[in-house]
Amino acid sequence: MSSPKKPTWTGKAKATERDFNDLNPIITYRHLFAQNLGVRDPLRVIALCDSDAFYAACEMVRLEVDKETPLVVLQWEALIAVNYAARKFGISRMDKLKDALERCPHLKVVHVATYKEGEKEPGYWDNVDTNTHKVSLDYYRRESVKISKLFKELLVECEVEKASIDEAFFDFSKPVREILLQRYPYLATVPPNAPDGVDTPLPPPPPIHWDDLGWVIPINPPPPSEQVEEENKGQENDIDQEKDKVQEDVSSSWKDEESIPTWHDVALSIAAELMGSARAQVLQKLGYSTSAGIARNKFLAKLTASYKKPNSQAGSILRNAAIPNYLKPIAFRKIRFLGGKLGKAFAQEYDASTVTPLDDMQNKFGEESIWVYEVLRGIDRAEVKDKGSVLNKSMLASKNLPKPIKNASEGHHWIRVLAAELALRLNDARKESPNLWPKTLVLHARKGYEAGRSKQAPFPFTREITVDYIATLGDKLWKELVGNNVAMNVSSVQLAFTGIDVTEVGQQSIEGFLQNSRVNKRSREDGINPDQHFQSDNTRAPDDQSNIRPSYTCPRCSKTYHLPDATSGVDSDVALKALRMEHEDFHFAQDLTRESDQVPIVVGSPRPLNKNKKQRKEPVGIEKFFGRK
DNA sequence: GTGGATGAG
DNA sequence: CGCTCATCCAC
Repeated sequence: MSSPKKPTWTGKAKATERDFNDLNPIITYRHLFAQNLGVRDPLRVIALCDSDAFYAACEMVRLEVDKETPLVVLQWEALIAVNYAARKFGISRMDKLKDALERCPHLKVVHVATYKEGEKEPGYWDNVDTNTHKVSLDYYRRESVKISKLFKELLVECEVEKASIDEAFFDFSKPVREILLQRYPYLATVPPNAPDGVDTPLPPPPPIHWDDLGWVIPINPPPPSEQVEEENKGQENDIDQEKDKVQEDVSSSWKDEESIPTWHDVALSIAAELMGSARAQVLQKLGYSTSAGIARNKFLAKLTASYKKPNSQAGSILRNAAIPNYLKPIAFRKIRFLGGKLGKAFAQEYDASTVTPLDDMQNKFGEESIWVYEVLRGIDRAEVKDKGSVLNKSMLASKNLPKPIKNASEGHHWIRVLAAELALRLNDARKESPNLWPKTLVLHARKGYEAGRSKQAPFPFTREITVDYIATLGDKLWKELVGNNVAMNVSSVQLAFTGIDVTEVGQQSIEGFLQNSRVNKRSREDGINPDQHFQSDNTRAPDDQSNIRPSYTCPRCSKTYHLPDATSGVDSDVALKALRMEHEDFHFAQDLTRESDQVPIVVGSPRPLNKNKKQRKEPVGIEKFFGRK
């Protein structure tokens, strides 16, 4: 890799497209002033920030234990999270609880929250039983939301992409540019003597004070280190930390000579400041320590973040100049998306031949090779995109049954449990985006050791999503999938929403859901009455065949409603239920407007069954479905 | 729409 | 390593 070139006005080079791929691009005034260069921005700065041992950290916050207390999170018999205090005892996620306790007798052991019979909310119980309980990760999701909200508040100028429950990408390019221009005002105008005008390279950057900004990955790593990291797979221990200390000492002796700063380095350092102070606030306000990696793109930011953990003081920073040597010893499997089969295949191919032209790779691996080819050279064009309110396109609740189901009622039972969880979670998500709508409901079931099978059905929109509503549809799917076989032997059940998206208000009704519905002969302009999505009998033409179609008669207004004719592929019971719920919504809205015209119709607010009686609160959560076996 | 494959943690 | 969760794609 070429050594860093010092940008200078006297240089003959004029920046071209080609330079965008370079690790040491010539950065011109045009680059600096540009607003929408996106992934081609030579000043692009991306950070990945993730929480250290997130589930364990959540439990530490919840239980108010100090960070020195070794703690593990348990899911049945398996460790799913180990905090750093516990890792010092050599405990890892792979261990059995028994082994962990042998290594650390005073280990704090916390089982994840579970749904339990007779309780409406998930909770932390003394004795959990996989035969009767179901794991709930809700608390972690909520904490995760808290954290990402705070980050977004603190870093309003950034693009933020929540990548998983415990990590997010940040694109610092915009705020960094602004600070760059504030701090170095002379950059704001192209000097009159600049040879190529706005295409003139920027003047040499000032020296950078990296102190306290983070761990700056060395350009030339000390000879005998680094590869060691491969062998002890992610197992941080005292030896590792010693190793790091040594590295730090060694690096300081030659760091200065090696580092000829670039404006991108300045950009990195500014991002490190911003990221660092945001992380400090998250730690202070919410109690979560995080690790960050800062680099020129997502892939490298991710890789950099995992370089050195935990990382409470500062993040890790990967300068462009350090990329080649940093990448060299990194195992394929550590790269995102290459942790599995694909990575293995590539690794084999690379071992076989030292020279691997892109053409060859493409012959063997197709499209994917371009991404891999570039990524191995430190290039990643993936953008940081704000997924907004629709973080997930699907939502799944599942349960593995240690003792397989033998009769239909047990299946019914678990479906209602899973439905309850989905209802809770979707209604929760709707607090953020009221118009969230899962297009389909999918039921998976596995019999014995066979491969799992699934059935799915369209999921009609309702303003209020109830357990009953989901479970009714789930039961239908169960019948299709499992039937009533005596020896059903179902060992795993999963219920999922898929195709979750926000919908237009006009598309929300059951009417919008039903295809080819002819029932609405009148135009929609005839009023905003939400009760007119279906005609009742007294408005129906005499020649119709509504009497043979499924119908529903409202006990309050005595009107009878029918499903439209062409409801192919739609389960009539479910459609009818949707129809009924929507009609009830109508009454609910009427009641509200009658009581006060100030009260808005709030999604998820309880619907009084009878406004004159004392409100009988409908059981929330899964309470009513447990203990009804 | 169904079912399988893949991957993260 | 067992479990939970998520996405993508061939058919």
